[in-house]
Amino acid sequence: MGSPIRFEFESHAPLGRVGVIHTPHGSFETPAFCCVGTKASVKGVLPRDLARVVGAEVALANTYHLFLQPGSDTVAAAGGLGAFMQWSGPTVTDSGGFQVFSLGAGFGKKVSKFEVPEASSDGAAPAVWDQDVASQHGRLAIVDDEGVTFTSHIDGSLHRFTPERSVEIQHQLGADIFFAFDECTSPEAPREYQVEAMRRTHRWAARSLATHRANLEARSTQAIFGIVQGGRYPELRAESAREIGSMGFDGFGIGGSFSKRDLGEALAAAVHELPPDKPRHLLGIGEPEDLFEGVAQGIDMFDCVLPTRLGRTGTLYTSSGKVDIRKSEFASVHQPFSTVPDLAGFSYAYLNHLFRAGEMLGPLLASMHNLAFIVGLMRDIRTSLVEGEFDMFKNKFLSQYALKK
RNA sequence: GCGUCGGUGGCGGAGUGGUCAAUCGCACUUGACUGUAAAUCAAGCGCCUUCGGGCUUCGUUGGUUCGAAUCCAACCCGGCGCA
Repeated sequence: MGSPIRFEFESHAPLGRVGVIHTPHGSFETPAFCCVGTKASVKGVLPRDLARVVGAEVALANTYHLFLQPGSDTVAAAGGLGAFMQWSGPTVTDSGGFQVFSLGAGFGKKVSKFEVPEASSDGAAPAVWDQDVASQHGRLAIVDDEGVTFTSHIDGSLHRFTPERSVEIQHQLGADIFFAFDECTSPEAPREYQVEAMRRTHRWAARSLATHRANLEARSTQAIFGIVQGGRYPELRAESAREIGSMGFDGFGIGGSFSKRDLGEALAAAVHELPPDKPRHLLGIGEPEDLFEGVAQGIDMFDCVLPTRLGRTGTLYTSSGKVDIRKSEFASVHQPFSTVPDLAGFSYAYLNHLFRAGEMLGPLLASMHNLAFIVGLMRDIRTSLVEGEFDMFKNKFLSQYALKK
């Protein structure tokens, strides 16, 4: 059976691969950065600016969020995600598996996808992962083998996702690429729970795939990616990749939590077991350093909320690191804050003013700049791969980027 | 001039005998953010600190009281009303 997307390799260097992915809504070059538009909106950025100013080629939205609001029926009636949000390029939807984590075990806590380097030694309560304990903390999602029961964070209404339901909803959303329903675990969860969640994710992957295969129409226009889990343990990552990799998915997502220090190791273990001819998407990553690491390990696609979230809250990516544009030191800097052609006329002083004055243009310009920075970095990384100068470019970029870190 | 109301930390504004270095908001400072519960959140914001606490503050001065930002008196300043 053919896949509705086609992955064409341009080169397959030892340190990273270069290609093009063709979808029913156009093509995009890999390695690629997918701009996140969770609720069918890349926060603060018009689709035409996303394409023209940012240079983005792919947008990613979320099943859980669109299911709750406005509802997948509405999106389907509009002609699918792309038509609804006026994005004519390729689209991707995440399955809602991440929300199982963020609204479940991670609810009300500060746990992220990454393990905290060293546990806080100030006697703070350990992050809660256990379901019973967590249920006392107001979490909104409970996992069982069949699926996930959750209450809407919007109105408290009760809902249930199963792999079958998630796929059906994603068929309605109609993205070119969508993900199987998985369970994203907290980095705080012990190994035994990582194993349990990983095996459950495998069972859910098989059910997601079966549901998708049963829908002939969707099969012809949408590609389904299976998700590899396994936390920060290389041996679990390998086991998960072997399992998921053998099921016949069109591509793969690598999800879950990592240890910042061992990201590369966990990725290597997973990638080694995945079919080399299919695309790999590293879910929810990342920072510039992480993009280099991911590419070096053979990742083809990334997505991350940071460019827009950081931009919206006043932090800018620059070639010498991240800077907080709200700081008073920028109030008198009348130099371009961005090298992006369409933004180069705006100064640091102006952006500083916009943020301090609470003008909405500030977050919008900063979001656009950050997306352009990351998408541009991705493009530069791709070029360096093509020219065989990845390591040189990486070292050059990171040595300068670390200056303000 | 008489009457009246009022003067609190950068600003606004609570408090009207002890639990007040003084609620809260704004401003300011710092920090966080990785498949977006987020145009959000956290911490700090008189001075000093060996983090136990210590010291000086609520227009000014004096007084009452064990104890005053809170009560009294005088004075200074401001709003309003009447002359």
